[in-house]
Amino acid sequence: MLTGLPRLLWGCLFSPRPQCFVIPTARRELKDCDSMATAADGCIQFTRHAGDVLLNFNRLRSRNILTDVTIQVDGQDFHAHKAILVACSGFFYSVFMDPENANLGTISLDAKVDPKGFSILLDFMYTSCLNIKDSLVLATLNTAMYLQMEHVADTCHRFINSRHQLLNMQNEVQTNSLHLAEEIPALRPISEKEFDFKNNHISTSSPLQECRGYIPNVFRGINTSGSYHVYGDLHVSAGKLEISQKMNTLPRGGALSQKQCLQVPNSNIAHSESTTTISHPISSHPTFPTTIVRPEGAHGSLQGPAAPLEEDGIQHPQTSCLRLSPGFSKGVICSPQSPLRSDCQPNSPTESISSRNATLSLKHPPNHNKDTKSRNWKKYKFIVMNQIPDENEKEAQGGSAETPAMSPTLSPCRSGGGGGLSEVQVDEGVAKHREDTPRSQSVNSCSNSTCSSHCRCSSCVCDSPLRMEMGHLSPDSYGRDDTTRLHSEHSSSSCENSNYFCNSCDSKFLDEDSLKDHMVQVHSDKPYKCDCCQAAFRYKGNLASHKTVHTGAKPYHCNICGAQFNRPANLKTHTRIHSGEKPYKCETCGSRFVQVAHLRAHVLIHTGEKPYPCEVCGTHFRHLQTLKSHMRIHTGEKPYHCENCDLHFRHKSQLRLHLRQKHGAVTNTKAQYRRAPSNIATGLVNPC
DNA sequence: GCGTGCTACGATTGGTCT
DNA sequence: AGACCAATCGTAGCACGC
Repeated sequence: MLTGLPRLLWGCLFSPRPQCFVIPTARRELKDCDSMATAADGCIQFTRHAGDVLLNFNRLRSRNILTDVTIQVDGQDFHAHKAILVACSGFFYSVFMDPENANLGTISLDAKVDPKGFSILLDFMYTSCLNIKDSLVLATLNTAMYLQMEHVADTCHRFINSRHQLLNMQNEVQTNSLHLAEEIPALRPISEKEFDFKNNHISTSSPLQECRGYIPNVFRGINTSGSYHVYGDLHVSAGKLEISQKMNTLPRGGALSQKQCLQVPNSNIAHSESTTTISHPISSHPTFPTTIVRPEGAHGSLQGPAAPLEEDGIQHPQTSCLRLSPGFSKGVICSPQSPLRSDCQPNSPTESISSRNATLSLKHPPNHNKDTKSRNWKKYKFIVMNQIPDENEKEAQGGSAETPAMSPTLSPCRSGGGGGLSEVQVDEGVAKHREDTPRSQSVNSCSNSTCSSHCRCSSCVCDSPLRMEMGHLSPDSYGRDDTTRLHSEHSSSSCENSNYFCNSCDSKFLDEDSLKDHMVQVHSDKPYKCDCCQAAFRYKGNLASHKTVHTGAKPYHCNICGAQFNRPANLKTHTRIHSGEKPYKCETCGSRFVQVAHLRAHVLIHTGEKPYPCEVCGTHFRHLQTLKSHMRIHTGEKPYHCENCDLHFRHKSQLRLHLRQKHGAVTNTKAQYRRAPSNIATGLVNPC
């Protein structure tokens, strides 16, 4: 409750703007001049509340009010609110969430952290606007990596790619190249060899890819087998260091060598009397330490200049944006994934991959089955956590160049595709050049050396379905129909009915299916085929395992319940039912599970993710089975039939309930199943 | 070549909410 | 009653180490 002077001061300070709100029951959206509200059941939604809160925080910061921590960077003091830092940075999250550091008033970052880069990021935290400057973009990038703000790092990387591609394109058209190069000194030194034209990134040292090399794709909240997986290795190659030095835009040599980042001492926290040095989870190497100055008497330092702010020190965080330095026609562009998935919006602290990683690296030694499981988690994250990545996100992830290959306008070989250029508004002249460039020209300019399985037709180039057959693309990575259509159109016009070619033996085929059959039969990398079902396997052992399923042999028996299994691994999993062993623990709620897949499904509850959308009505579901069941609403299917009263039900649980309530049926329970699954499976009476 | 672990997926079940 | 949620269990493809 604010009364009197404090209330007046509050009003003077914040000048709250009128909010729009929504009354869900009325199902009517009210909007003011610049905001849009969406209805949310059960609440009145103030659409600008979040932005205004951040604005107010920024005003507080500009006046040094209620700031509770001072970050010292190369002699400069930056005052901030821990809550903001924690909410935006995995690094600060890891620091302040440690109870030992909760009361820290001053943190001194390593001297190699560029204060200008930090200032930019601090401003971003408070404004949602990232002020990228050519001369500071690498400093910003490295600082973002240091602070574990990978979304910002990605954005910086795209910015770099965009600028470099802009430069290249301008060189191609030989217009204004010198002028642009002068404006982009940071990019000029990159040679063409260093730049991957296919993916439009710096091939040898892409910051994004390097970042993704170290960014742990651990699914938060998961603790498998009681062990932690630490991926705190900053992976900035020596090549990038070299480039950075060439660019001369990393004045403090913030880039890290690959060797420096891999091994972290077991003891990541070393306490001294007055200072605590915490090995940064990313930059855990001697040259990039973080020194935390523990409070000595006074809590925090309030002297020193506040971080520079625009106009009254305030920049309203209403929209996530990039503020670009000269060289782009538009000073402010929307973040590539704005507004639905802004690059400038971090994960929540608890969701932050890097913060999670940071916490782990602070507390646990790093060597825990790192490679294998990290790959697995990455794979999982890609599949589950990014079920429907938007195009921008796909492109931003480097390998995305595969996807647009199926579209004439999105070919990775096109000039201007695949990288950041398509995501930002570039100079009109350059854009026009891109538009005017004939597709054939841009396609044929493909210099992708990895595209070895091109269709022999020169016009197909990267768009050949052969790429899929040879493993360049999986069928799931793009629309197969589009591919077929594209090639068919092309074939009719340019290939003189040449149909489909086998890149290995020059055989010709009339259609894609024939070619596929040929590839599987003749050139398959899975030479071991099942005699019964023609299933192909790469390894002979897997074929043998497969054959045990058509034989039906289940030689592995559970000693407790008699259940039979076809392989020992499955029996081992089964025995956990009896032993009660549940090695996979949810770190959020403590629930434990027998299989890690169960844990993954469970964790979705905490993340709120519902990766299975209904294509008909758009409803999202957390479990595939739920989606399938839901689809029956649209199909009208009611497959479960009560033979007693001729009623049909859409869900089996409904039928079971009906049978119990109306017909007195007794169904097996989980408890019974736990005692004797084999008996239930065979219909025998449970001896228990 | 074999054994093993990891993983995705399907099926099932009981429960809750509207 | 209908719809959905979450947990549980089994199956089998895949990849890798020995």
